[in-house]
Amino acid sequence: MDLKNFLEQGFDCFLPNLSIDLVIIGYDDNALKCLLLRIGDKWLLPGGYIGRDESVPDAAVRILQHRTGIEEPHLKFLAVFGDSNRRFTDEWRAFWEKSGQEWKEDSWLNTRFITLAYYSLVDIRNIFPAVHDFDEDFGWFNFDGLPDMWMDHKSIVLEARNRLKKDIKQEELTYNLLPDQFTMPELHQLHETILETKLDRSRFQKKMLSTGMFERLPKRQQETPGSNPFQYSVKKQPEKGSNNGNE
Amino acid sequence: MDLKNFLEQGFDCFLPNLSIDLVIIGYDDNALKCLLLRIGDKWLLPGGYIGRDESVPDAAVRILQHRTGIEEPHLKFLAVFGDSNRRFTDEWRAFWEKSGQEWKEDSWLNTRFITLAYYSLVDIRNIFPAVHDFDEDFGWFNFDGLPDMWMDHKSIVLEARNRLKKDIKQEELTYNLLPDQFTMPELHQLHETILETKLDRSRFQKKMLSTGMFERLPKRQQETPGSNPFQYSVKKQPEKGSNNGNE
DNA sequence: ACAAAAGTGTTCAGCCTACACCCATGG
DNA sequence: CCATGGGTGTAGGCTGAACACTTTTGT
Repeated sequence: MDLKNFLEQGFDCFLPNLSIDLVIIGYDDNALKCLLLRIGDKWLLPGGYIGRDESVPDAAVRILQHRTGIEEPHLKFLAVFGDSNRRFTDEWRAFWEKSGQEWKEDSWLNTRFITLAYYSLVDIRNIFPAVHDFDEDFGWFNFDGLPDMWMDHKSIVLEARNRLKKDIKQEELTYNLLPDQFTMPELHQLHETILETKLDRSRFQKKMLSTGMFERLPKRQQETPGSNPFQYSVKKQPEKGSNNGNE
Repeated sequence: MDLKNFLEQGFDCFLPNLSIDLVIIGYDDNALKCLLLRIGDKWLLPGGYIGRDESVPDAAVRILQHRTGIEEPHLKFLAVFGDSNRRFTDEWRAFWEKSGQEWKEDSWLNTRFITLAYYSLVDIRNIFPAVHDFDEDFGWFNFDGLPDMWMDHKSIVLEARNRLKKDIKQEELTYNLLPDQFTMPELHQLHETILETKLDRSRFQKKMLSTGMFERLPKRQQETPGSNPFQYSVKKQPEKGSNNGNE
């Protein structure tokens, strides 16, 4: 969809005053990263709108797939952000004028938006974001090095960061951040990174293996000195009726 | 607001396609109860819409206070319900025709609605719902004896029931269901009801007291044989910055 | 041979569990 | 004085924490 169409027809296609924003989290170089887009000189979350005949989870999945291309996305509801004066007037006007298009103050874009925020854990090495639609750039950012962002988007990101720390203690979902095959030391390092704390190696390994969700594979060939670690993959378990993250 | 005004001016006052529904949960007679309203011959959740200049949490609190009158409401976000065909055409038409008003098929009410569901725990003995606006009746229902309800409202209620069971294991919030002063046996019974299981009396009491959140008060005067239980109240703790349940 | 990395075992403390016991009170 | 109900103590088992030990492999 080009800019002109988007501005003119968006109101007919999408539910008004509502948006979806995604906090897409990856893991690389021993750090958690968040995928952001740049429009103008500030950054924002990948997001979109809800088709008038589209369910909310469907819209979230569509937006995520559009950005990342992955087929079986992990997606979980994060929170509603609904401040009464939540609108992007300045940001949109600057962008529109810079792109040489006519900006209309009475556009559907220039209204208050309540956003439904989701977060998603992805294997950063297996997705290849690209510049789409309006965004001029994309990038993976460390959570402690976030750039200037639109409106409250930074607080959405930080909310997701906190949520991840909470969720990891109860649910097994961190493997979404790793490739299909990974080693226990890698999983261990990931948990330490998420929780921002040291975890006992021995206990961690026993705990993980005792869940029975991991399958041991042949050892990895590696070059570093020391023992070769086993590889593991997540056991395929019977579908438990995914709710597309609308939890 | 009377019916005519509501139908004619609702679109101007409220954000379109969005509603808020509240699962208001109380506890009485050793059972959890849910507050429902009747419109027509089916029941629905107390709910409302979001003012165009009102934040989402503010709207939720306003609706809750309007229904229950309590000043310091406990309120927690539950989930988004956003099916693509979620509209109340039949229910509204039936109600409008029955009430002798003209029903307009192109009304803002006759569109798809995404609802933001919250749940609230209340002291059932201290709130006095009344018939408001359109509802013809209200009632407290056991979760295993829910009546016929509008659309997906029953699934919202059941989602809240599950959520409560999950939350109670981590957070201390059940005292919202009890009067200001309560005994340990009462709190114990409440937890057994919520979790639908037996809990060891001794361990429960020690666990509760070890949290340090309860203050022991003089014993209650009672008529039944046996020892008089102590009364407890929740210690007033310094405000931790309430987020109005938008979590 | 040694250092580094991975995997496993051992011990101790703390918590959960189940039950037993004591105390208070009304009939 | 006994039945009933509330409050507390105690022995056993399980789990988590900290650390030690063994194995593997590159240098």
